[in-house]
Amino acid sequence: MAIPRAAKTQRRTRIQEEKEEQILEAALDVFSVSGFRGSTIDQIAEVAGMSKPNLLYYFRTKEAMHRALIDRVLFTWLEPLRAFNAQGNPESEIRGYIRRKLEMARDFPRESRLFANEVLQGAPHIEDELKGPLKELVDEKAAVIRAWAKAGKIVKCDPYHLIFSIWSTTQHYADFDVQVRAVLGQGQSGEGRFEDAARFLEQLFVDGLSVRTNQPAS
Amino acid sequence: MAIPRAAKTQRRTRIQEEKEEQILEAALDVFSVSGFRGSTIDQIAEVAGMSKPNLLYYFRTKEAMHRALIDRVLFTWLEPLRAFNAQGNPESEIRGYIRRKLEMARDFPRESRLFANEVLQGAPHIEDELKGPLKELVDEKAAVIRAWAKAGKIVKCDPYHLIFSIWSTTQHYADFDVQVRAVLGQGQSGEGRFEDAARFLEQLFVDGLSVRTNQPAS
DNA sequence: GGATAATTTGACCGACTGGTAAACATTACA
DNA sequence: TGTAATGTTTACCAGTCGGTCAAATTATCC
Repeated sequence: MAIPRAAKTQRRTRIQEEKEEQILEAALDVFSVSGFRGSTIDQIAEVAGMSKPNLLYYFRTKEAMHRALIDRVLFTWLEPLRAFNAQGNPESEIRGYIRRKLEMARDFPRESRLFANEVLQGAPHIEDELKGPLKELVDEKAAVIRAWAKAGKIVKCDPYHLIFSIWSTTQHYADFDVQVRAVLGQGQSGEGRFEDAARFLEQLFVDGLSVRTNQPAS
Repeated sequence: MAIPRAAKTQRRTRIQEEKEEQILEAALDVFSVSGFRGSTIDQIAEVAGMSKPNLLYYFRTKEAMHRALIDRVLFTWLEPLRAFNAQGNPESEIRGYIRRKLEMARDFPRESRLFANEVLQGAPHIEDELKGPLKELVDEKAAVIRAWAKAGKIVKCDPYHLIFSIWSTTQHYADFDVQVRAVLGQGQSGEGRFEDAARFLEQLFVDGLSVRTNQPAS
């Protein structure tokens, strides 16, 4: 008799490892495009190349699949913000943060859209994560930024809205990819747009945040 | 015998006017939260306070409802960009654009989310609008910005990515509202966050785009 | 190789989906 | 006021939804 995966005390078998991986990969494909409500187990099963009951053997409900996916992706997703270093130089820290976030938008667009879909639809499944771990991390980094501003290393500004603006500008290239491509047209459709975006955003934020003092004329 | 609305040649009756309005209002509520696939006619019918077949009397399919909604909202949504004036002063034009976009995010968050959902899910219903009217409008305004840069009125930068960054930062407050609230916490949950955002964003973009020359020390 | 546990699937269920048919109710207008 | 057009609803349909079940198949270990 089959043992539902939650009940077992022993280690996961090789097959379990592989299949769960396969399923979550397919689930990411589907959920990231259609959101939770708009996705069906059948779609995921087809992408995963296995039967629906087989999926439900590894994850008892659609919700469990979604949950597992969110849990797995959330930690990685916050990595760039976590790497934000209080001891570092403000300009290079902000530059680095923008660059890392843009790289993630380029390399993991599905993950970005998964969260975007979820938050857009009212975050019914991740409210706790937003109000808990996420808020704490942002509070911590906001304090760092505020200290920099107080020390005159960057211009005085609201650190929360600064973080929001870095999130939104960078994730835009993953979440609104179709729109970006449509507006840029065929020519700029290669990966070059990420380099252009990086150049623009680094300039915007560095110049926009540096303290204005006597500078050589441009 | 009932005449499906598309077939009639005469003017719309008062009832048609009212009911279609009512339905689109409800449809906006539902589509903006769950996207096209995730929304059901039953949900819309319940919000609209009428029976499902009654909705289908006015709009023959779910798709027609969505289409009508998009068409109605798109024009309004592009208004701020259209108002962008080549003859104006660059700083005040950019400031004004940010302010207007933020006001729309505050006053019409459902409209913003409707588009966000649609684009996020690959824009299957509005691809033509993106590649056509939207691209043309952006191209036109990008040329204006490029001319400003060439004339030394603002710093040299990629006008497309500038527009993207204004879109993303402002719409963020509508589309990711739950997340913004969660991170800001209870205290900042009032409408004050829009004023804070406006202050931050205007500062960021104005300072980030102004040409660096000798300035008084801060 | 055989017993046992783990994995996979086809058939199925009740609820819901987008949409239809036709009867019924209401309105506009002569 | 009558009647034809317009508007509304109940009952329904075929297909899909998330999920179950039991039987069949495969891997594991002695």
